[in-house]
Amino acid sequence: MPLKHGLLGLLKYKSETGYNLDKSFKYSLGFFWKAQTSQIYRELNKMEKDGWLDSEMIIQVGKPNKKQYAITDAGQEELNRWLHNHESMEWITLRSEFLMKLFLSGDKSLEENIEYLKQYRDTCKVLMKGMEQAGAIIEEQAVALNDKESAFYWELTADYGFDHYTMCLNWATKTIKKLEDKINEKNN
Amino acid sequence: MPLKHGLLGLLKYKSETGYNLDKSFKYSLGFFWKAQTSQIYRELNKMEKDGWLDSEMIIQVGKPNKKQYAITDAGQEELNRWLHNHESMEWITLRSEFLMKLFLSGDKSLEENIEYLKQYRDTCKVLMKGMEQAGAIIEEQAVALNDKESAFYWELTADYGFDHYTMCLNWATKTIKKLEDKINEKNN
DNA sequence: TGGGTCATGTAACCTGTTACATGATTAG
DNA sequence: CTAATCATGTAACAGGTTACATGACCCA
Repeated sequence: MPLKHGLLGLLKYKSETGYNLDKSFKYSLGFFWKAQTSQIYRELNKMEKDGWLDSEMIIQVGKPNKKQYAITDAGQEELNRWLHNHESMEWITLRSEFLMKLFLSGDKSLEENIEYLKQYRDTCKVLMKGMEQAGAIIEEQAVALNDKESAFYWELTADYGFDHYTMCLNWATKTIKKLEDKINEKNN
Repeated sequence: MPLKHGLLGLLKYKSETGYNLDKSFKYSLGFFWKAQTSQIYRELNKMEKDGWLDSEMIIQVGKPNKKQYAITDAGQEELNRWLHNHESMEWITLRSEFLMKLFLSGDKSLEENIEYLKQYRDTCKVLMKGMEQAGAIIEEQAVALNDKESAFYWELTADYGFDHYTMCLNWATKTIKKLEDKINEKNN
């Protein structure tokens, strides 16, 4: 259950409200694990019931009250257990509706498939550019939280993201060429 | 709901039983979408209720009876709708427990993280080798089903798989070097 | 006066995972 | 005799998605 452990990981740095956790999550772990706001609230609830978190109500004036979560000893233990024990399935990451559709696209026209791949390629380009800028954001955070050691690992994951989208872009480019060649063959 | 559409896609080639669909799925679409056997049976049930499939009981002697599914016109329509309409989220494929763990590994020793990355690297190597052989299997299937046009797209997805695992392998190799350099720096 | 931010969620539904159950046939 | 293959699932639970609800404050 990686979402829970991701939240534990964030709470280890600093106690936080669900609202803020949701935002931090989206700008950090969210790059390789998506979660809805409502799901985060639900998981926090469950984790408190299971004794991984404590919460404290903070009364505010002029603003809605907020509920701040802190990690407990049991939560720390659980986080460490997860960090140090690896299960066989966590490596396998390929899960793609895009590839599934392409696999089943033999009946579509070459032109339509080229269009599809071009959309994919453009999306990859945007995501790759985003990853290029991740380095600067990580630097900022490293200074703000004064944790250079962690930031080193954040950068490694950002590198992965960059390499990933670069690979996708290259694959898409060469694949589009293959389809275009097929059209040319037909016309000659 | 890509699993349903994947099953529709397989049933378009040939009517099949849940048992056989489960096996075909695991050797084709399963490379980029995992599904449990029990889930496949459940989805087939739902799809029949929704009118996307018809089923026929085939009585056998000496073997359990089997239930053969065939795609209906409504199912065909739904498959085409899915194939031709693209939604923004289907591109974003990155979802990785491995990266999440690495992101949160700042408190672990360099040695332990190197060990973790080496395990990852070795897994990637195995999966990459598997993708190299996919070409031959696809060729076989293309002949068996006499559908060269579809096989072309199957190969494109296998190429993606190969490129993906190659990229992961390269990233892991360079990342392990980075960590090893860090250890050497400390010792000097 | 309308939209954004702050801050919380609930309810319903869909999808994915795990564990279990049955029972015959066939190959080693 | 044992394990694999054939062939079907159910039940319970966990995790993910979508839609909806509330209400004040601040800025343009």
